[in-house]
Amino acid sequence: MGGTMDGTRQRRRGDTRQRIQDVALELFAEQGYEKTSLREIAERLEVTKAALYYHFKTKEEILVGIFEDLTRPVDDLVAWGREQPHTLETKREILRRYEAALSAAAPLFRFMQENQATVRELRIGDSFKERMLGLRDILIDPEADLVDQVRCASAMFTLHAGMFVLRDLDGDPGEKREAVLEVAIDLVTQAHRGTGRP
Amino acid sequence: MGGTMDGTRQRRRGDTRQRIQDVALELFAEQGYEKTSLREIAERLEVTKAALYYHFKTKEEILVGIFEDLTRPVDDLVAWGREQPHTLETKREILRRYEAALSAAAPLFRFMQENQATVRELRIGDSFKERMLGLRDILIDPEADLVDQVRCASAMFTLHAGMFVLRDLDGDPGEKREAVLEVAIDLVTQAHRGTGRP
Amino acid sequence: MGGTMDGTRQRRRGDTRQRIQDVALELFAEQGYEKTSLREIAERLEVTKAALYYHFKTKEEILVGIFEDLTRPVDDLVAWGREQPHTLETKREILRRYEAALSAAAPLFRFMQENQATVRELRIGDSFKERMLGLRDILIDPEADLVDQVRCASAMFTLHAGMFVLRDLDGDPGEKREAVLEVAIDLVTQAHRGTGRP
Amino acid sequence: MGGTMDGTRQRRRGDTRQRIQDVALELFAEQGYEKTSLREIAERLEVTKAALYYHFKTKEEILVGIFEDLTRPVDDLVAWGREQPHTLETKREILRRYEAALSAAAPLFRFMQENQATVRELRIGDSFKERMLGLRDILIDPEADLVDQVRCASAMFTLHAGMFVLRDLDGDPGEKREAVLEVAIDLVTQAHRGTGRP
DNA sequence: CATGAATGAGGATTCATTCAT
DNA sequence: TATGAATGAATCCTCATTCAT
Repeated sequence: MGGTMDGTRQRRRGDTRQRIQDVALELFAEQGYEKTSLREIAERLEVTKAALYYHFKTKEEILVGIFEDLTRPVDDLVAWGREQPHTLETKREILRRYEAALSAAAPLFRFMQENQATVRELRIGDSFKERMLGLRDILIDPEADLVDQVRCASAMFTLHAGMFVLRDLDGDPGEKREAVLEVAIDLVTQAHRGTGRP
Repeated sequence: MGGTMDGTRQRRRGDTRQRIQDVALELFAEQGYEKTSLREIAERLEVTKAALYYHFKTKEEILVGIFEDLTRPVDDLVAWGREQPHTLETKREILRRYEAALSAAAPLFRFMQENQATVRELRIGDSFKERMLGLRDILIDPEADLVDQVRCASAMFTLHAGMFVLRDLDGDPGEKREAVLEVAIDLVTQAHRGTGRP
Repeated sequence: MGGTMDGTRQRRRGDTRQRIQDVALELFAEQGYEKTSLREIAERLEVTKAALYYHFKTKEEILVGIFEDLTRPVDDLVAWGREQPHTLETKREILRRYEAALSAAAPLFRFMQENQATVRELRIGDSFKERMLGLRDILIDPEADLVDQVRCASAMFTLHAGMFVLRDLDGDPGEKREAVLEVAIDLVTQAHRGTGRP
Repeated sequence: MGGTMDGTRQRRRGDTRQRIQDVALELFAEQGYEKTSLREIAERLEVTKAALYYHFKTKEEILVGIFEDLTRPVDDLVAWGREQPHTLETKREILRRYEAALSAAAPLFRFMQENQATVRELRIGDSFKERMLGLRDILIDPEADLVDQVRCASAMFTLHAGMFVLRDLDGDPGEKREAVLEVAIDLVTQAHRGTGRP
């Protein structure tokens, strides 16, 4: 049952908590939150279900842990954004950084996107919505033309969906990312035309 | 326990199947597919779980039924689109009609969007993906610039997400729909600039 | 697995709910509430655990059901007592009837006595306490001498404990019941001496 | 996290065993034995569950420890009683001393009373029953009238139940204790009338 | 058309206990 | 003296599904 003296066991010491989160995220992203059972997670880690409970109080807490660890960059981004002037360049920079954050934690964000109904009921649902609204408030100017507001929202959707839906489009991943970002930036830029702002 | 002679019961005769689908969709959209139990559906209809099984072979079949009933328009749209020349005007028309189809069956599409992980594992997952790819093939020109391909994809995301995410933006629903459609059409139009096509 | 054509199975139809309560009470009284698992109850009935849940929403509800069925007489007794004048004869009659009620549902009351800590946390705890206080208010005169108040309380304890603790004293059960009742009545009678009341 | 140099931690050294027992008894009495988990005890003491196992071999042993420490007086009482002549005065003295013992270890006896079903299955169940029978043999004369035997038993019930049930009766605790004792002694005294004994 | 009764599989969670350090 | 990490067995409960009536 699992390596004995070859280091496998050794290295497992102390990092079990992390390993649980890794495996859990993998399975959550693959099959969805509800369809992933703690039994499955435990089996893949070659530990017992009870071991999971040593590290996390509930199934939900496992997800919360992952979420908190991985979304800090977005948190910081929102905080940073709030303090910047709402110029076009700020918005572009927001999109660039946001794209980077999404890419860095792609599995989590894929999970969030594909399990919205579930996430909404969970503790993280609110935190997440708040972040989204934070970004929205920075990107969208409430006094702009409605169509331009939609353009900015659309820039976000593009980033979100682009990450995952474009996987089955062929082409170099790096190039695709760049293309997605370009379209998003373009949308925000167009939204700024006509306003007399910088 | 349900009216007797006042018509409530009467009208219920024969349309139970439909009523099941209505309630099911309502709950699926509200709470997600997995978190909605047959018990819940049955209770809300004031029938027994067994009654559901008289009308549908499995829980999944309930969803399949809803899906088939409500996505025929999209099916037809794809079929129609395939026979049209891939001109810009065709694409615009596709977007217009697609937007209309989404609006007409908003709860279902909201459900599909928020339960992607679940839907993927279900029988309807494939049908749905096929339709999506059908639309994509019409909207996206594989020989176009990558950025322009993304623009077309983005037009679809905008339609999808715009439907639901914009609900908490204030403004007249009709106007919002129009704005969303305009942005989508705009994206497709931009994607056509530069190509020497009509 | 249980008789097939000999009537055992037949008779089981329809009375499963009652059979669950019977077996449950038996086990609750024997081993305590917490130490009795639903698995055990189900096994003894040769049904599945899930069958129990068809008839009762929770483990606690099984007990609630038993309790409600079996304590109605005490309920009625309290109601009756409240409308009587607080004379000595009323009190004697209360004790007589209470003793009868306890005997009629001996296993339940034994259970209640031996699982007070558990019962207190359960939904029935309050109902039960209320009944007890109801009886107390009838039996105990708050203006009487403290010692006489204790005498009346003691009459109740005697009835309660007498039922069960005296099981291992030898002698005819009927005679023992009578003796217990006599002591209880005696206590109440003594408590009345000295008061100028009837 | 627990004082460091202020004496709190200091004083804790060495008396952990006692502190475990104190907290355990508190919780056992409050919630019952089964519903009190070692986790809970450990948490309240700000130690780990494993620490409990350093001091006690099992959960049951914690209770055994408490029991042995606190019931020695009753033990002694029984031993003393056995060597006395079975006179009325002896019985009165037994009741007086027993009442004192119960009061001194009220939480434990409250626990025993409210968790009879549990205690019966535990190792201490037998020891306890033995003590009770010891007292009974001293108080009850097997050749006496059945009613008088019940009177003596009732004296014990009164002491037991009086301790706890009378808590919500108002009045000075000291006076209540005296009243309870008086009733108990009275019962035993009455049981002696008619016998030609001293 | 629909129900009442039941099942089998599986869910998350909790517990007392162990043991190397 | 204690802890950190883990286990195995059990818990209550829920679910989709079945079938005789």
